[in-house]
Formats: sequence, C-alpha cells, structure tokens
Amino acid sequence: MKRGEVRERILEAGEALVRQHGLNGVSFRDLADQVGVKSASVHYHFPTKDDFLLVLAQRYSERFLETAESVIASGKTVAEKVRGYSDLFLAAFAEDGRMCLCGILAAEAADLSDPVRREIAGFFDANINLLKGVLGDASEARFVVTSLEGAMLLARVEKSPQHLESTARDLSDRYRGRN
Amino acid sequence: MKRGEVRERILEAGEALVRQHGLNGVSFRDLADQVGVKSASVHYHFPTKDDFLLVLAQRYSERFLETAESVIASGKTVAEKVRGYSDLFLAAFAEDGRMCLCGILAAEAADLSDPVRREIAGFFDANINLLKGVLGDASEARFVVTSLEGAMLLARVEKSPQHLESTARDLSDRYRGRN
DNA sequence: ACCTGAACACCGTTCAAGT
DNA sequence: ACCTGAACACCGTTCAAGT
Repeated sequence: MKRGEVRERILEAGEALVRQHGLNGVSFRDLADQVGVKSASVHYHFPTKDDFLLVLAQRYSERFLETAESVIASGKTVAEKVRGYSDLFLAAFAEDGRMCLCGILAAEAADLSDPVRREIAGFFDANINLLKGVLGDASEARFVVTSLEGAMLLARVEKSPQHLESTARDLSDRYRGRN
Repeated sequence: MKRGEVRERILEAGEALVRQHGLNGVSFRDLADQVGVKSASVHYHFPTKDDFLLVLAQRYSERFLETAESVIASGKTVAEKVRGYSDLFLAAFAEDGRMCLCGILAAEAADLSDPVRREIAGFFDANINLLKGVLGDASEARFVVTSLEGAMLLARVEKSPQHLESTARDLSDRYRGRN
C-alpha cells in the first residue's frame, strides 16, 4: 500500500459510517476491519476518536463549502442558486441515505469535544454566510440551512427521499422572481 | 420503593440522558446507577435497549402531542399558535439544552429497529397534521417542523439559545395577519 | 514510519440464583 | 414480582514489541 493510503481509506470509510450511524455508531474496530488493519493501527493514525472526528469534520466542511460555492456561483437566479444548494443535500441522501456529517454530529453535540463542536459550528456559520450573500438576509439564510438539516432528519426516519425532494422544491419556489 | 416506581424512574432518567446524548450515548449501567439498581434489573423492566427506546418514544410522543394540541387550541391567531408551538422547543432547550427526543433519535435512524423508527416517523406525521390544521397547507406545516428541528440541531452545537429564539420569532412573524 | 497482540475498564445481553 | 452476580463478546485506549 502507498504512503498515507491507509490513513486516507480510514477517513473515507469513517465518513460513510459516521454519516450513517453517528458518532457512537462507529467503532475503531469496524474501521480497521473495513480497511484491513487492526484497531491499534487506527489509533496510530488518529490517537483518539476525537482526533479522528476533528479531521473528518474539517475535510467534510472544506469539501462541502467548496462545492456549495461553485454551485451557487453557477446559478443565475436566486431560486436557481437555492435549488442548487438544496440539491447537495438530496445527492447526499441519495447515496444510501447519508446525513450531512455536521448535521448528524450536531445531534450528538453534548458528547463532542470543544474543538470538534466549534468546527461544526463553524461549518454552519460559513453556510449561513454563503447563503446570506444570495438572500441578503442572515435570518433567511439560517432558515434555509435549518430547514434542510431538519428535512434530512425527517427523511431518514421516514425512509422517504420524496419528502426531502418536495422540501427542496418548496424552498426554491419561495425565492421565485427575485433577481 | 413503590410498585412500578423503579420502572418509572428508569424512564425519567433515560429520557433526560437520551435527549442529551442520543441513543448510543446512554448505557443501561448509567441508568442503573442513577436509579440505584444494577444493570441486570434494568433489563428486567426493558429486555433490550430497543424495548426501552420504544416505550420512551411512545410516552414522549403522547405527552408532547397533548401539550402541543392544548397550546395551539389556546392561541387566538395563526401567528400565536405557531409561536406557542415553537415555544415548546425553546422550553426543552432551556432545560439544559435538551433536544427533542424524536429529533435526536431520527439522527440515528439507521440504528433503530423498525418499530422504533415507525414510532418516530408517526410522531412527525402527527405534528405535521396538527400544524396543517392551523396553516391549511401540509408542506407549510412540514416546514415549521423541519425548521424547528434543524434550529435545535444548530443551537445545540452553537450553544446558543439566542439563535433558536430568533428562529422561533421569525417563524411566527411569517404568519402575521392570517386569521 | 507503520503495524500488532495483549491488556484495561467499559458496553449490551443472558441466565441461573436469590428474595 | 423484582433483583442480583457472573459470564459472554463487544468497545476505546494504551503500550511494549515488532518490521
């Protein structure tokens, strides 16, 4: 195996597992099994679970925000930009019902270390800021984020992408005729 | 101790712990310690963790919906009814940052048994139905629920009741002048 | 630099045994 | 009817030991 490849595969498998099962639903032994090493090796790359979550949150946040920015930049109207942004959540859900990594970790906020908690909070803050640029208003931007995160929560428990789809449509319909 | 009291105290302690830490953040040994019995006794009352969660979800759902109905009945305008409903979430958050029980379990939907998952889905369905009676529209009702659940998620990770408070205000402002 | 086996205190669950 | 101790396979974490 190439240099740094095990570490990368642990992160890849970890993201999938955390987005499905949350912080406490994934074990270092599971990760080790999926990657083909022993759990002690996972600890070599990430001393504690918390170190692991921090890296996971950072790379998720970075990647998501980058995609979000480009999708918003490419939309012509406000409604189109919001729709493009919503579609990022739909796409994640379509990938075997994956929750937003930061959304599912937020639910378990009480068990997160302060650095991880702040990283997650920063993710939402950046998203709200990004949408504020589109919608003008910060509380309106917050609405879009909370609606989508909440909609994912419900869609997961309802096992229904349909509901998430209709929320996304309703959301962009709200901004028809602006800009 | 009185008849059935241990069972009741387990449920009480369990609800608090689950709403703080989620499904996997609470152990039968923790519950046993808080109540003053051994973990095997908790298993006597609730054979598996899943049995426990089902009862927890049922009684939470029942109690919440009852309160929600009465608070909506007592509001005069649509805005007042929505505000009263939102205040239920604010009050929960004020109680040491408690998440909605069904909201936090929804995040871990992938790890729930089908009966529990359906109970949670039923909770949201009933809430949406209740609000549909106020707002007329089902998708509008769904919006209120997803916004509030999402807002709780964010507020927990931001450690900020202020943000939840302003979401609640924005929400009821939306329905000013109706009815 | 990267991996491992063995150990620790934890977890859910079961069960035979007590009152 | 209600509780318990002891056991099982699991978990995160540590560490000395290997390559």
